[in-house]
Amino acid sequence: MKDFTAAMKALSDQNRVKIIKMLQHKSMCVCEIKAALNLPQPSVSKHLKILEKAGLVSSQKDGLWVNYHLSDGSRTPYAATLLGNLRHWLDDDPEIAGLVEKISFLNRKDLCK
Amino acid sequence: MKDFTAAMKALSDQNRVKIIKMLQHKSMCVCEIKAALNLPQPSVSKHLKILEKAGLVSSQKDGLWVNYHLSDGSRTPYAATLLGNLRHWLDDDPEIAGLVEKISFLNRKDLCK
DNA sequence: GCACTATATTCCTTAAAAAGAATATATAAG
DNA sequence: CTTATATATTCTTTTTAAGGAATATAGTGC
Repeated sequence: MKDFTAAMKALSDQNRVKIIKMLQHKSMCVCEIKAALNLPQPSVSKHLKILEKAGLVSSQKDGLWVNYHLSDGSRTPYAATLLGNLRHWLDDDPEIAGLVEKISFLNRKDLCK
Repeated sequence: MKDFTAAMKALSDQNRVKIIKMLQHKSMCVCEIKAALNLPQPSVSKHLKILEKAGLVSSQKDGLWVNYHLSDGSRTPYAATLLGNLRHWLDDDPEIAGLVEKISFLNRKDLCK
């Protein structure tokens, strides 16, 4: 039950949903997400931690960067199914569509000074 | 987006999830839910309102009682899909299983004095 | 070693949700 | 019309989550 409600709570925040939708297109480091959402870096880290605990995203260190990507869903069946549903959901949401367009132009080398 | 996060938030509370799982077995009035969950009546009404706004449950007046039942999902696709998923999810959760057993013995006539 | 950068964590403040008590509405029965 | 019952609503308090600033950790390059 806790696994289920944790997944639901993780996805009840718009910024976290946006992160999931962006990660569907490419894995991103914290500073890319920060740039895309215009949020302070600590906020992004905290949102990512909540998503990670819910089994929705995973991370991989690459030197100084930490790349976040969608989880394979092996942690909980809820996360797996929700990630599946979110593949098509919200694609035509204007805010989401705008973000997806935006991140295609983002370049990590320009973001991280 | 708001529809989606509202549905998620509605299901991020354990009591509300319990209500959904009980309503899978029979439609219930407020005082039955109150008895099953051992919650004060205003809390139950408020939880039900949140579930209703999220498109997860609907209500029907029957004299003095208000019967709540699972929504048909026509309000939002998110509610419809989540209700579908929840059909099998959490069935083996001990707390849920206990509740389902409990409500089979509940009788409205004994509850509402 | 030192300086620099990306990310994480902590602490504090603010906003939002839940719990609780009291009251209001509405329907039924006498 | 009064009483009683089921549910809803309001208001207040408490808890929980989010935002923000500052700091800590951990790599990288010199």
